[in-house]
Amino acid sequence: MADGPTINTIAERAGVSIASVSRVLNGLPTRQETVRKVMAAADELGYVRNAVARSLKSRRTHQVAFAMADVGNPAYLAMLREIQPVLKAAGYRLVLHSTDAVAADEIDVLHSLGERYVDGLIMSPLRVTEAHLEMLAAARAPVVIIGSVPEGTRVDNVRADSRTGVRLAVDHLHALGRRRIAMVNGPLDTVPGAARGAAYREALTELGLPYDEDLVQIGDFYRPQGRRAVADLLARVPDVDALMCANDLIALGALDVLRAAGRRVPEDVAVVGMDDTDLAAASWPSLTSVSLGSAERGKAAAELLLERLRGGEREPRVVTVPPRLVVRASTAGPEYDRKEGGE
Amino acid sequence: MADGPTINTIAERAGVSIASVSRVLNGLPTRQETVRKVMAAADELGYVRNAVARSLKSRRTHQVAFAMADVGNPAYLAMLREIQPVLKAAGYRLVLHSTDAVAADEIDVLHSLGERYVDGLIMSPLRVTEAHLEMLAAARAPVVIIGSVPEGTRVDNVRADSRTGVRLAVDHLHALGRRRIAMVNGPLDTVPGAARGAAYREALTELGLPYDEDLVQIGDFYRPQGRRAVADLLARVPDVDALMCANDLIALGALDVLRAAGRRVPEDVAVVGMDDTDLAAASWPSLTSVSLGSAERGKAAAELLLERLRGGEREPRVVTVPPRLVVRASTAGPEYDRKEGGE
DNA sequence: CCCACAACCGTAAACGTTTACAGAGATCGT
DNA sequence: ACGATCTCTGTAAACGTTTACGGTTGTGGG
Repeated sequence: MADGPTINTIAERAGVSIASVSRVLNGLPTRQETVRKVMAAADELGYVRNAVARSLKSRRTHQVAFAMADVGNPAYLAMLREIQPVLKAAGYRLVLHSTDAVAADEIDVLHSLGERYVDGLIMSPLRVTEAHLEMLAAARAPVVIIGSVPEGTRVDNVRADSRTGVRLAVDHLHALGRRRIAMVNGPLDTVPGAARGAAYREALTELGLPYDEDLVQIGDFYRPQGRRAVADLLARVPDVDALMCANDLIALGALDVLRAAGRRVPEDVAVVGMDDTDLAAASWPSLTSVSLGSAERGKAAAELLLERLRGGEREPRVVTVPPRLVVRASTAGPEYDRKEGGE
Repeated sequence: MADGPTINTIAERAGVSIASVSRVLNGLPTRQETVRKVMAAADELGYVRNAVARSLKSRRTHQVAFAMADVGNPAYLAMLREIQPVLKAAGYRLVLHSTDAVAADEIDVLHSLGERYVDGLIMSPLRVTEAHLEMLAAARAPVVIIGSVPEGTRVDNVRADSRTGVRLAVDHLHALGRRRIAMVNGPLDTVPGAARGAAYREALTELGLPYDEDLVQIGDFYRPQGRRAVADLLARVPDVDALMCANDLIALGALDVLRAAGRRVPEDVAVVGMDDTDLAAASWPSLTSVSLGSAERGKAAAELLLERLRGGEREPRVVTVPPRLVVRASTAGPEYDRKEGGE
C-alpha cells in the first residue's frame, strides 16, 4: 500500500519528460522509441493513472450519481439494474445515494453536485417540492429526473404513465365482471399516490361506474400498512369484489388479509398490484400487476443523461414510458400460472 | 451551469488571500472579521468546495466501492442496504460496481483501485481464483472480502457459515419427523454449492440418517431450474417428505412443482430455502428459510472497512456471521404466518 | 550552404485545494 | 521603551495530471 508511481517516476526511469509520458499514455503521436521506453517503465512500475488528478485537470470525473428514494424498494432496484450497465458501457462509474425519501437529503444531493465529484445525476424523488425546483434550476451538472415534474421545468424527465396504468388495470377488472372495485392507495401527497388516486377515479367514470368514497382506502406503500388498510376496507365494505392496489407491497398485504378472512382470490376478490416487482411473480396466488416500466425508465434516464454528457446543450426532453398489464393468477385464476412455466 | 466560484473568487471578493479562505472554510483559527468577510463572500457566490481538488491534495476521496456479483441478486441487495447507511453516516459515498460474476471484471475492479478514486473496497466474489489472490496482495487500498477466502490470505474477511445453516435446517426437518430429506442444490463448482452440498451430507450422518444419492438433485440457483430439478426428483423418489433447497429461488420452484403435483406443503412435503430473501416472506405458503445474514455481513464488512480507513495498520480480521433459521409456513404450517402480522 | 518545414520533445502553467513557512502587527513583561 | 511572544495573514509549494508553447533536431529543396 506504499505510494504508487506517478508519471514523474516513469519519466525519470525512462529518461524523458513527464509531458512525453502523458502523451504516450494518451496515445498522442510520439516517436516509437519513446513509446517503447515509456511503456516499459510503466509496466515495470505497475503504473496506474491517478483518476483524481486527471479529473481535476480534465474537469470530468467519469462518475454519475443515482439518487434513489429507498435502496429497499424493488422498483428503484429495477431502475438501478438497467442504469448500471448502460453507464458502465459508456465508461462511467455509478455513485449511489439513498435519500430515504427525505426531501432534505434530496436537496443535499442536488447541492452536492457543486462539489463536482460527478458529471451528472439521475434522481427519482418521491415528492417534488419548491425547493427541489429551485435547486434543479441552479444545478451545476446535468440532471435527469425519473418521475413527473411540473410543466415547464427545464430538465430532462422520464415519466411513467400511471394514469394509463391504472386504466389498464381497472378496465381489466371491469372486463372480468367486477363492479365493486376498491382502491388501496399510499399517501396522497406523494407524486405516485396523487396520480394513481386521480387515475382510479377517472377510470371509473370512463367506465360509467360510480365513484364511491367508501371504496377508497389510504395507507402507505408498505406491506403491513397494506394489511391494515385492507382490513379496514373489508370491515367497511364487505361486498368489495376487486382491489386496485397502488403498489405490489400493498397488494401482498391485501393477499395476506383476504386469505386470513377466508376470501378466495380471485373468485371472491380479484387483486391487482402495481410496479410488477419480483414479488408479484413469487407470491401465491401470483399477482396480476401493472408494470410501470421501472426498468425501461431507468434505461431511458441513463441514455438521456449520457446523451447530454456527450452532446452538450439541447432542449430538455420528456420521455414517457408506457405501462403494461401483466396478468397473473390473482385476477385470472391459477390456470394462468401454468403458462409462465418456461425459463 | 457556468463555471462555479473557487476559493480564488472568494478571496478576491473578500479581499483576503486564498489561504485565509481555506482556513475559514475548514474552521481553523481566524480573526472574527476575516471569518465574516469570507463567509459573506462565499454565501453570496454560492460557493461549494470542489471535492476533486480537495481529494487530490488530501489523498482521500471519501468514496468507497462495493463490487457485487449481480445487482439483481437479493442477497447482495440485502448487503447493499446495510452497507449504504453505515458508509453514509461516516461521510463516505458509495460507488457501485456490478461484476456480473465475471472474474475478469472483479480483477479489473481490484486493479482500478490504483486509480485512487476510492479509499477502500468491499467485494463479494462468487469464486476466488489465484488471480484474485495476487491482486488482493498487491491492492493499493484496503479491501474487505465478503465470502470465504483461503486460510492465510492477508485480508479482512466476512464469512457466512452455510455449514451450520444447513445443519439448522436439516435438524429442524428431522425434528418435525421427516426422514426422507432431499437436497436440491446448485452447481457444485461454486463456493456456496460445494459448501451446502457437503454440509447436507454431514448433517445427515450426524443425525444418523443414511446418505442416499438419489435424494440429491443438482440444478442451478434459479427458479425455472429449481422447478425442473424438483420435477426430476419427484419422479425418481416419490416418497420424499422434505426438500432442503440451496436457495430461495430453487425453493420457490419447488413450491410451484409440488402445488402442480397436488402435494400439500408442508403436510406431504416440507420445504426449506436459503438466504431468507424478501421472496421467502412473500410466497405462499411462506417459506421457511435459513438466513445466512446477508444484511449482517454487509454491515460487518462496512464496519471493518471503516475501522481500517480510520485506524491504519492492523492484523487482518475474519468475522463469521452465524446463520439463523427463520421458520415459516412451508415447514410449520399456516398457523405460523399469523404471528408475523406486526409492523 | 542555407532556409523552410516537419517531427518530436521539454518547460511550465494550469486545474482547485491544503498547508508549511515566514512576515507583519499587536500585546505583554520587565 | 524594547525585545519576546503571540496571533493572524499572505506567499508559495504541493498533490498528479494535461496541454500550450517554443526549442531542438533532422530532412529536403533551392
